[in-house]
Amino acid sequence: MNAVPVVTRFAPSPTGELHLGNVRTALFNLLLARRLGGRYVLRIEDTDLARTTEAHVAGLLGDLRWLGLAWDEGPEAAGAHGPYRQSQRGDVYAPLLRRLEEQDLAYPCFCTSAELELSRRAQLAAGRPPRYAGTCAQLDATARAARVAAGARAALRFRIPAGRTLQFDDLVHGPQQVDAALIGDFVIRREDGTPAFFFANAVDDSLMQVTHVLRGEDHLANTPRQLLVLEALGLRAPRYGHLPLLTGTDGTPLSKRNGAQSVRELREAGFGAPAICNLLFRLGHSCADNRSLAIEAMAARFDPAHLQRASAHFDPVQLRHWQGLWVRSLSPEAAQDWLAPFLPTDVPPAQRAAAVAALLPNIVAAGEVSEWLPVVFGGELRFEPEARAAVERAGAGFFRAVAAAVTDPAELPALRAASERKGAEFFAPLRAALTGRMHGPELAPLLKAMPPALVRARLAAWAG
RNA sequence: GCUCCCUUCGUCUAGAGGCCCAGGACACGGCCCUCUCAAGGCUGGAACACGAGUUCGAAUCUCGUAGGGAGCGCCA
Repeated sequence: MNAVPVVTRFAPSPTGELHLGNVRTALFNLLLARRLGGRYVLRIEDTDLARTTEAHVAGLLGDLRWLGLAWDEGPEAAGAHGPYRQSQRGDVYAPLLRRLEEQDLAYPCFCTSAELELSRRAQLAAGRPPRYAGTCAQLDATARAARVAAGARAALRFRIPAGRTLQFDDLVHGPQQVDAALIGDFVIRREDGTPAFFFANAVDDSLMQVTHVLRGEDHLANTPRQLLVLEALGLRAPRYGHLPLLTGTDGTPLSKRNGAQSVRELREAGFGAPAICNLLFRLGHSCADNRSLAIEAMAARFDPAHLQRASAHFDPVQLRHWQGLWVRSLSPEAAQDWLAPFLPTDVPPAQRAAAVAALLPNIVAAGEVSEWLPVVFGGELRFEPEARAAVERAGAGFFRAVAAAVTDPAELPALRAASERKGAEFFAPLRAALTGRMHGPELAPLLKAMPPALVRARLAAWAG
């Protein structure tokens, strides 16, 4: 029935580090493409020359790849509709802009930002929407020529047609209707010649054959502008779906203040890409399956009908949950790779493996291993008061008896039996002496990971 | 100010007129398991923003109120 192949896209602006809100948008577009058997395009919207940096572009691509959200078409994966960076698409935009101007569907605007700001303030003060006043809308050719001759530079403004009502069917919000009279003429080419968002974004989607766009709800009210631009150019518009915004735990937009971290920060803290994606998959989208899912499994369960309309709180506690599921699913080898950056480098492989095996069940974020490093590899133990008390209660005799044989964890049960102590009475002081704490990983694997000399020294310290 | 969007347990959500005195997950409490913690199993408390209407019947439809958010940029 629908012969047009599905194409979705993610079109970030490389003006900062990748944040969770953007990641979710990318994820959903990728999932939608996979679900519908289509392609997923990445386009870099770097028209804001001042704020775009190459470091941000590189970071963006790296973060997306690390997350497992690779694109079918885009930078470093060229397809038929490139280039995929708006800064390189000037030749694509120029004729379209010229056409709009020639047909008087757009006009040069000589207003300065100071004038515009003044006008905006005046309208706001008068209790009216701050729209472009139309100062340059009726300038004739002579007047324009005079301004240009006088050295004035112009932006290009799109002329809103009179008496239009725009209708579109939003993928998540359903039918929408907007009176075009409510929209002011807007800039489609800046004074410096770069294309503005409403224009470039809409045009590129169409030119790149994008059929479905999932994007932030902040774009909902502006969608009619893009529809108008595409209509004027005779280009086909994609279907838009506006995702509810992601907020922090306090309900305000995600920011450093409410615990939002960039992808880079999360990665460096040892969070896994699957944990991040699984959480995001359920923020604004419902899924009956509570297991940690791979991208393909998410795609199979992704359904635009299950998209939420209300904004969602990002909760670090829930991130920990998905992280825990992921960590527990790790193979021994994968766990070692994951923890490697957080472990000392000068440790024999066998001991490393033993340490990871012992600590893994008690670790959620990778950074948490650091507090166990002194325990396992040697170093000053910080005794909890309770642990000290437990050790002292057990007495020197206990440690003398136990010191001889503990190097072989397999003998722990026999030793315990010989000590004629109940489980807790035997293990608690042992654990306390070895780790300085009352809680932690199981003792047998812990002992396997600790150098025998370290074990002996820690027990001997209490043997009198 | 104007326009638009939104509103189910603390949080993420199920729910598209009777299946719901509202189900699941996270978090929290209890119990079990267990050398402790974690994990796991069982279990408990916890929500339809408010008010009118429509209907035999409303979390679900309509209107209004309140609250939250977004847009109105030569940012994207």
